[in-house]
Amino acid sequence: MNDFDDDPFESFERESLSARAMAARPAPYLDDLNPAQRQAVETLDGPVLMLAGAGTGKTKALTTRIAHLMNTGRAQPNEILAVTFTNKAAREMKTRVGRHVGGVIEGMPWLGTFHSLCNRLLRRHAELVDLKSNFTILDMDDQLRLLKQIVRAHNIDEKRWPPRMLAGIIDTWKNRGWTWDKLPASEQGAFNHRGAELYEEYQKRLITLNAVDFGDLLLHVVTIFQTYPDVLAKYQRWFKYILVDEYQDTNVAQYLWLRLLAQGHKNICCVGDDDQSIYGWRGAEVGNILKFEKDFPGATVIRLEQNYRSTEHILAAASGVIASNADRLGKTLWTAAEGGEKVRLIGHWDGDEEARWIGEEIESYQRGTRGLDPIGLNGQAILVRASFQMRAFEDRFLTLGMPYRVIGGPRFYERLEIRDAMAYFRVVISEEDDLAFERIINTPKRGLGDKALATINGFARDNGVSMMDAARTVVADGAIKGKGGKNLGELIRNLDRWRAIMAWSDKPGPHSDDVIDLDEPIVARPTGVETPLSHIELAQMILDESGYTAHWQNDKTPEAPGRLENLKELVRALEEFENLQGFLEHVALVMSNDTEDAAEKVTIMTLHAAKGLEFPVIFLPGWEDGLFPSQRSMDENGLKGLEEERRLAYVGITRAERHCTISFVANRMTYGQWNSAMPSRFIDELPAEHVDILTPPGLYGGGFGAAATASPREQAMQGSDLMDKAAKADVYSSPGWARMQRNTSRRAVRAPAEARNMTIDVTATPAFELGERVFHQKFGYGTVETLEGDKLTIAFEKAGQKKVVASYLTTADDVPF
DNA sequence: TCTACCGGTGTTTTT
DNA sequence: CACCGGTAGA
Repeated sequence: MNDFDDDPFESFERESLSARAMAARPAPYLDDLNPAQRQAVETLDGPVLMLAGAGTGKTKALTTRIAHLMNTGRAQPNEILAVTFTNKAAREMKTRVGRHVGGVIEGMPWLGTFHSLCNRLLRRHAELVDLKSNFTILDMDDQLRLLKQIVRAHNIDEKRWPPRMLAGIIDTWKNRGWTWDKLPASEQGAFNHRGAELYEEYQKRLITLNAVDFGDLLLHVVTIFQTYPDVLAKYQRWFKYILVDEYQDTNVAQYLWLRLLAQGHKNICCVGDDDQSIYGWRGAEVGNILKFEKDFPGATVIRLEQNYRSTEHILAAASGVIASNADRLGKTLWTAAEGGEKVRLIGHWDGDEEARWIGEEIESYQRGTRGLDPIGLNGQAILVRASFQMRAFEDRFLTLGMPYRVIGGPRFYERLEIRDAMAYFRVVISEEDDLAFERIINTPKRGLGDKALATINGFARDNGVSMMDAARTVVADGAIKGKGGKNLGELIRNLDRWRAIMAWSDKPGPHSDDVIDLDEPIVARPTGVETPLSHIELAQMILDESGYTAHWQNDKTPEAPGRLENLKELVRALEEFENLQGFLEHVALVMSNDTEDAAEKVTIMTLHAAKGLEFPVIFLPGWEDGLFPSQRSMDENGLKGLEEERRLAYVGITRAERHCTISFVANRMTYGQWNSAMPSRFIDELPAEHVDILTPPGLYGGGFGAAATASPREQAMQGSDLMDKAAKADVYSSPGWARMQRNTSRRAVRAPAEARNMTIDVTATPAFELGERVFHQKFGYGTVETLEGDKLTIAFEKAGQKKVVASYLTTADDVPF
């Protein structure tokens, strides 16, 4: 079939000499480890489950283990399969292994994400699932476009049954390892009973397009392993040791993949933390880690419990929160570090004030006030639940002139112009890529509209050829007349020419590989080119001659210059790759967002993106019920969803080394509307003895959420029983605490006239009445419609019906002006 | 064929 | 509020 099958171990035999030489080396790195870590490194044979809490030196154990495998001569770098969840983690692991081994060994070819590893495997065995090795990886945009076409073709009402939903369903199926022909009967009802049928059609369409989506990368490889035992057996032998990072985040398909590969020797080491499983919505199965010992009998379970990252207060606060979760494997994290600052908690009036306050805090950490060492902006991060929260911070920081970086925002390659440019590359690489062809056929405008497209599509479908092929014929037949026809003819000639130039110039072929080279066909020199073009020159040629560059040059909109700049950036980015194909793969598989720049900047990112990172200073804004925990998560997944949110809170707090500040807001703008919010229920779960409640400063005599001065009750509360509701309510003055009274009291709490500026005495104020006319700072006048504890539904005269917390209401005649 | 408006819609999280 | 898709008119 290919040289891999003939002699898969050639490179291994050659290198094992050096390995034997290295086996004699001492292992000083072992002395740096604590006993648990050391056990994790030295237990090389058989299944191992490393339960590694946050900040317990998991990566250190993992990388040392890899180094140890090599150093003891157990395996060559290319015989170790190491899977990470993100590209960033893969990169870091490579670097750190290299540090241990001292650069003697070249990079590990089989260290990467599930998706990048499967990509390589699938390129090699593509033909086994009826693909060609230069298949395209569709991103979500393409995927959706394709599904939309299919849904439309079936005359399904897109409003009732959005393609987006189908995409989600298919994704779930793939995560569970279900190919269309093995879809369980229980799923037949999905998507109005059409799901299964559409899934099949979608997959068949992908094959004809010579394309895969993200889920396919894994699923196809699993299928290959299951269908071709000989192929599987070779990889089982090839990969002597398997390591898996973030095992709690694996889905069923990934689990199957791993189990198939590990079945031979069972040398599999999985590292994870059930408390940090935050990707359930994406198909991750915490169950995988929970049943590891059952899947791999005789497994050694090692717990890393000493935390080296955070102060005791931060650790205790995080532990307090996560303790509310059931179904944990259970770890007891501890730290040798004593003292430090408590977790700080503060409430604000609205998101803008929250952003303003955090901005000031960041500056003060930067300066080193409060007797603290200065902490630079690189050491500070803001972790949000949802990306729309970032905006308030960006706005604020822009006015402050404070440098910041956003991780996980819109990605470079998702931009319109980048996707257009890449679509050109895709068509040049693969004529079958109808999706890309469709995208570029009238970009820039060539006078080809729906009618022309329908003609081409019709011909393609009738004759079973690609759209490009169809277009070629249709133009030759003169079926598309006028300017459009002429332009289309030119486009096709260009595409063919570029493709010929690439075939001739691109000696390394479509995909280079560390282990196996693909045979390359010999190509004749196309006319009109004297010397081979680099892929960079070719890309430039494509963009220029297609008229795409000119298109933006002629564009008068303010974005145009930026887009041209991005195109230049795109061409520049090509330099790091051998060819266009390699570049496209990179773009599809790699978060291109993690630009490493050294400048001092505050980091703004989502909690999800923050997993695995650490900062001296962490801000956790937006702890409001409905936002965090997210309403949707709770609605869709009930208690499971809530627990995942709680783990997210745990992940957030445990990112902090020295300072952690949690905040919430009384009013948040959502959907362009102000809504009053209640503090997150997770705030109730913070152990009071590890929390400092802050009073917002400012001209208003202290804002929402705190007593201006420490009252006796506040002080009493500091050391008091957490369940002392009245005391808590007094100190926090917050609806969140008051919420707990909901079940005990049917009376709503009445707030003082200036809710924003005053401390509320929960116990002393009488309730509102149904039908009472009230005033709200933000929403204006309204009438009480329902009462539920401290929560009231108010029909506002201007703002409409809203649920509001009593503390923000006054009787209409109390209005302070 | 294209562009300009309108109305409905939706917001976690991402390899 | 912001984006999208659909529609009407040039």
